[in-house]
Amino acid sequence: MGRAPCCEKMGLKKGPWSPEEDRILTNFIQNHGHSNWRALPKQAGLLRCGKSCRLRWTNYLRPDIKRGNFTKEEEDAIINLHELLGNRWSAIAAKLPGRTDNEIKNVWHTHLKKRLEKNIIKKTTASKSENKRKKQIKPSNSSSSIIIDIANQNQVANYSSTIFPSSQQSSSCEISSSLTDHTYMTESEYYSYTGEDTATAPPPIDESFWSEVVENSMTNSYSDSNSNSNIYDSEEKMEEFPSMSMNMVKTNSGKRLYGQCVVDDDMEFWYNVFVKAGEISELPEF
DNA sequence: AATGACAGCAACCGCGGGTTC
DNA sequence: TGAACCCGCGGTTGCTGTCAT
Repeated sequence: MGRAPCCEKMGLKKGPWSPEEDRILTNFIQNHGHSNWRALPKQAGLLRCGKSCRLRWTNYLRPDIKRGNFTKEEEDAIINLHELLGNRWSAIAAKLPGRTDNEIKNVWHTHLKKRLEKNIIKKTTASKSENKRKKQIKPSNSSSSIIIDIANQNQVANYSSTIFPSSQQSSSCEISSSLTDHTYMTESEYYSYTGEDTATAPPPIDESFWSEVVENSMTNSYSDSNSNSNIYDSEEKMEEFPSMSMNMVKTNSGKRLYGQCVVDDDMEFWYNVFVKAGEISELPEF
């Protein structure tokens, strides 16, 4: 079926709105509402198409629109929501009172995307240099796949959602910043480090143990919003950042852990994250 | 002072989903 | 049932202001 043009091309004004047009549109909507955008410009006496009127109203003239620069909190929220929702600007805008989808989209493209890209480059560089350092201390004959976080084994309990971080937290997508804070050792290196003899020391811990610990910690600690851990959402990104994949563990339930990153295969996981975080009372449908 | 590059933002465009008839 | 219509969304464009040369 052919689509009717959104407006008659002839005789309708385009481009920036004049103050007089703004005044007419505002007055009309305040007096009559906007039940029918298509008919509105004709009724209001505007030489604009309905679409243009709707856009002008929703993005600029609406009285509840918040003007001015975005706060740090708002920017963080956008980043985190974008991580979850992708380019669903209207859904993101719905979580930020007074901000429009168009405004958020613009801010994303002009500020936040660049900021994240910078952070990614910074963190990738940091990870690479750290990996280089680790390679130098790692025995060449080590073949164990066990990864032990000796810097802070309790740290695994601090996995948390970055979706709604505290206002002090820097922007997300700081790819596994914890990589620089932890030393991962092989089984033999661990015994060497602790001074324990492999003969007297407790038997090596099964790989699944760590997976389960981390997995349980994940499900128990999403409400903790002070961690710098990160959640990555695709294996392509892991290919993009190979330094992260060295710490990958696949859990029994199919969750993939990258250092302190966790990736899940289904949306139920994300739903649980937000429900447990208690930050979103309702989620948009996917 | 002139001008080119770049950033920011308002507005446009096309598409798809939902509703009505 | 499907055509016609309307609305909202997301990608893109282009104008304007600012900064660097």
